[in-house]
Amino acid sequence: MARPKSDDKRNALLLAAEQVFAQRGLAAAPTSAISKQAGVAEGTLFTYFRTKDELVNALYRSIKLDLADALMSRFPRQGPVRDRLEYLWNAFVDWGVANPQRLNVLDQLSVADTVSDESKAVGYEPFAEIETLAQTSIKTGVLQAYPVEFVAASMKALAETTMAFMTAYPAEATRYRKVGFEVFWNGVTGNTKS
Amino acid sequence: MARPKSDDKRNALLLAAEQVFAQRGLAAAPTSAISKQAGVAEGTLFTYFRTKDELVNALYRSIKLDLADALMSRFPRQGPVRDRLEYLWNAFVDWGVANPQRLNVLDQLSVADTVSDESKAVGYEPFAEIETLAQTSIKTGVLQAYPVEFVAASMKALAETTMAFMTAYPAEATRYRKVGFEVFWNGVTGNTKS
Amino acid sequence: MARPKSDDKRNALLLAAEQVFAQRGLAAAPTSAISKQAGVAEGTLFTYFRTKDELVNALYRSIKLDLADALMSRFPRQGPVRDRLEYLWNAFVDWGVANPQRLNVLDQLSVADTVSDESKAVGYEPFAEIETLAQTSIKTGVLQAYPVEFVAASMKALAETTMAFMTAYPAEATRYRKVGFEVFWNGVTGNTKS
Amino acid sequence: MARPKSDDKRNALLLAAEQVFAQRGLAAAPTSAISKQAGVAEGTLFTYFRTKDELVNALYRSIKLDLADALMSRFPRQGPVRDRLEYLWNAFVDWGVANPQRLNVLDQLSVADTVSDESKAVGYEPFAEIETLAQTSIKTGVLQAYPVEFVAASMKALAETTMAFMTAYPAEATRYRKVGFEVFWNGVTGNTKS
DNA sequence: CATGAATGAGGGTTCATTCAT
DNA sequence: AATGAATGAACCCTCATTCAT
Repeated sequence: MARPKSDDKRNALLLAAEQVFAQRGLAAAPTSAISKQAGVAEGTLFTYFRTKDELVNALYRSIKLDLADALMSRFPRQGPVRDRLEYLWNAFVDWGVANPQRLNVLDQLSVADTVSDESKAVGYEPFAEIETLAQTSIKTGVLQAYPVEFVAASMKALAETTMAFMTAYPAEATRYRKVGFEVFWNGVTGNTKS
Repeated sequence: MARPKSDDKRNALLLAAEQVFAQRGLAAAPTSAISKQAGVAEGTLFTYFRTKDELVNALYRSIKLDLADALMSRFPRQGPVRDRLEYLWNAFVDWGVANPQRLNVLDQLSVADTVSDESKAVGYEPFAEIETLAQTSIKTGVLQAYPVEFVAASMKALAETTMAFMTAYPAEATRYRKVGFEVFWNGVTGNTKS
Repeated sequence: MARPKSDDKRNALLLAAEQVFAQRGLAAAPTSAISKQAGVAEGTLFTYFRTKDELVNALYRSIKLDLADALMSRFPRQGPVRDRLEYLWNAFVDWGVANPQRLNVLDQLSVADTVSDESKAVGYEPFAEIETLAQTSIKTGVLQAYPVEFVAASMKALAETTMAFMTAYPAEATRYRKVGFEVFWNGVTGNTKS
Repeated sequence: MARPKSDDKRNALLLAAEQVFAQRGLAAAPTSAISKQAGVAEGTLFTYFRTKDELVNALYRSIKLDLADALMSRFPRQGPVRDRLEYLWNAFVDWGVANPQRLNVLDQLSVADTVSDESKAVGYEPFAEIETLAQTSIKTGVLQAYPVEFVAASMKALAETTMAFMTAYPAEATRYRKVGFEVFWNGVTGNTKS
């Protein structure tokens, strides 16, 4: 069987990797520190992930999946585009604020060259539906005729900026969440109404 | 005096570091590869930079200075806010597209924990004027009453997104540059005119 | 458990260190030479001793323990003071002559600043009984009323001098052993009888 | 000309080496630290001493010469053996207490394998006269019929022990100096009179 | 499957020595 | 002669990975 015996251990290792990467930085994180944090022997890590790279890639996918779940599991399939986009925005931003460590690691991994293109593709997959939504919305004329990918990327970029501010100034978190979305919405609709 | 320390060699090392970091990632870049790329002996690197960390910080500052020069040296001190911001936008984005390697490394360094807070402060300094501009603009009501830092961060985030698209689709670079700025401008002004 | 840490290997490393230190001097002894001499990989040394310093200290303690054993394991708890001191003298001197390398390294380590005060304290412990003996002997008036520590130090100094001569002139070893003790005994008792 | 320009610099380097060796230990003393302490450039050291080893050997000889001067310059060529030996004893011991750093370095050098046999021979030369004295004394029956070298070595060993105690307990220095000599004299004469 | 000792290729850095200035 | 930058071989130690237990 391909799946090793204990999913618990695999998850423990992924979680440990996340913690260690967040604490010490992706670069300076030895596998020994990860296995220790996970409470398993050094060698055990390599029965769950053949190499450190594989672990890193698995973690990337896992975080992306988790984020996708946060965004999509309760995503409203009906209603005005603005509301649905704002739902996405809030879900994204709330996830990031609730999991600052995970967000931090995701940022590190997004720049790291150890994450393969394949992993990036796989990690993107669940977000395809969002793109579809945006595409539809544009076709109905609600959004400006900007390239869809560009709108999505802008949303992501602004959302991550927003998260950084929410984390830095927790007292103003709610305000930043709203303001951030306004900037995005105004930007891509060219509409003054908020 | 004996052989004086040569600026050429120092710059060669900084450039080499940039190249090696871009190629292999900040983490996996041995100093030996850097000195080799710079055409000096391994030990020579350490007469110019006491440690690898010091080299990394010097490179960060150097890139920031270069960027500041690109943005600020011809920056118009007069004229409509929109024009001046668009000037900044174009300068930034053009710099990034012209120096993708340098931008890439700057992104890596901005997340790296080896870059000290002091370096970040020093690197930020030349950009203070931009903040002043934004601040003034907000007071005069041209921009929405968003926190200045947030506007700056949003601009940066959207600009980097824009650069990625310009690099990916060079044929449409000019259009993306314009579109990106529109999104930013609409976003922070809430204005529909482009 | 996995492969347990082997005492054999630990001892092999200590012995190898002793040999390499004796041959090349404490200063110029690379850990690589030690592990090679011990027949293990370079990294293995560091699973038994976290640092080179730790190895040096362990070796110091080990030699001291060995010496203490040589002196004390058959030490006569009864009998005339002179006989008991002579026993100590002979045991010390015989040990040194039998283990010239070990003695040499001990001398090097005794001056080295890498040997911690703690190690020196631990290494001294087993010799405390000797001090007690001397103390008692002095109280009974057999030895002159010199400070105990001073008597002990003098004995050690003369013994090491003696060893050097025994090693240098093996044919006269027995005679030097006797003469050395006489000098010491006469010195601290001020007595002409031998 | 063989002799370099400045004897001052040569001496400064020797003194600097002594200080640095005393402070950091012979092993961990880079030539750069020595030249810095001497106030000359790194390369200058090598115009006065071709290699570090040569400097070490020169320092050894220099210290030995200094010590010999302290012992022999006012050494009484006449008088009872005991007085003359006591003069030597006091001169040696006073020198050591007055120059603890120099003594310390001498001890380090005496064990170091970088000091050549030739240097040791040269360093011993000025002390030959002492040997002659001892030799004569033995022939006249004042000293026991021990090998001369052995007596000399014993004297040295006891004197160094004494110095250690004088340095450790300065308040009792005078007493230790006297006691130490007694032990030595009694030892080698077998005489109870002090 | 789990364990952790064993491995050895690198990594950053030091340093004696050389040599251009 | 004096300087100190340049050199590159070592050095100590880390760490991903293997493998005996």
